[in-house]
Amino acid sequence: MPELPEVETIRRSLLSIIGRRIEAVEVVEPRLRRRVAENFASQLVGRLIEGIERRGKYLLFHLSGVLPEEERANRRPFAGGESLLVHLGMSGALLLQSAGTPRQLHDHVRIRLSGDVQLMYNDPRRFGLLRVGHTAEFVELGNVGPDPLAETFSAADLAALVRGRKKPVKNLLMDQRALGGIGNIYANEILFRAGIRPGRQARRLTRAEIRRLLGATRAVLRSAVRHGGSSISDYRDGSGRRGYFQLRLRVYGRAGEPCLRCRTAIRRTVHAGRSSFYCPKCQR
DNA sequence: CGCACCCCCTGCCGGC
DNA sequence: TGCCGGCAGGGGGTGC
Repeated sequence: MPELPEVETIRRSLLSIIGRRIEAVEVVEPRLRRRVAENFASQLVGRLIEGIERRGKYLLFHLSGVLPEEERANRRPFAGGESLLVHLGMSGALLLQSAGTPRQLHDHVRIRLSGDVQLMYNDPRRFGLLRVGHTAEFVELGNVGPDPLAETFSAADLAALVRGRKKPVKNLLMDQRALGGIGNIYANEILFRAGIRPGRQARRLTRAEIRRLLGATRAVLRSAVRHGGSSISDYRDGSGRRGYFQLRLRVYGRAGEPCLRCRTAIRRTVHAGRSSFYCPKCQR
């Protein structure tokens, strides 16, 4: 479910919990993609949430240290600190609720916060991940490449990623080590907007196509964030709100339907085991 | 390196 | 109505 725009929307919807203290943690179902650690709750209780950061499809909830007040005042937040790392997998949701909201099906972890609210982790398929540790030491984050929305990410950077890569450009877009945050929906939409077929060898892209690809990546992701992400089936942000970008999808899930630009039937193929959708006329 | 293929898990949809 | 196969936004592992 959640790609960069959805994760970013969730991050923004949870900013009100910054400054709150973690009062209690209840792990109902520890069997996620990785089993939730035995000491998960004890690592969290008593600490403050100092900030929420997104890296690719991961969320980091930066935690205050468990230090005496005067030492804490001298420490820069985020610098070498610890955090709660969350990945939502295919079906995960983080819901901000009033404290004591009754548990629903697939509510696996409840984090009760000061101010009578709670953060509920719900995940039907249980492909998500929750762990606490030193921010700099999460192995998962070592696989997350640069954020395509970062101002510092340039056409030259994209050209460097493309260089020498024989794999289809769609696989490159979805490779989290190359770029952080793009999944199957947005890879398809970006390539449609750029007019490039998903199966094109990355190294065969011309300079003009690379510029178009970067422009399309930014435009599609920004627009999706602006519309609160895509609610294909059950995605919700932290307040339970749906996104609306699914109404603006041009090719994803539209196999056999007419291209919105030229009416040619949209084709479906498979790259790296995931469905690709493209217009054979508009994309070359 | 690239990729085909498997796994993890539940839900939903279409066909029969 | 019910059962079954296929598919789904994720990542990770293996073997070629």
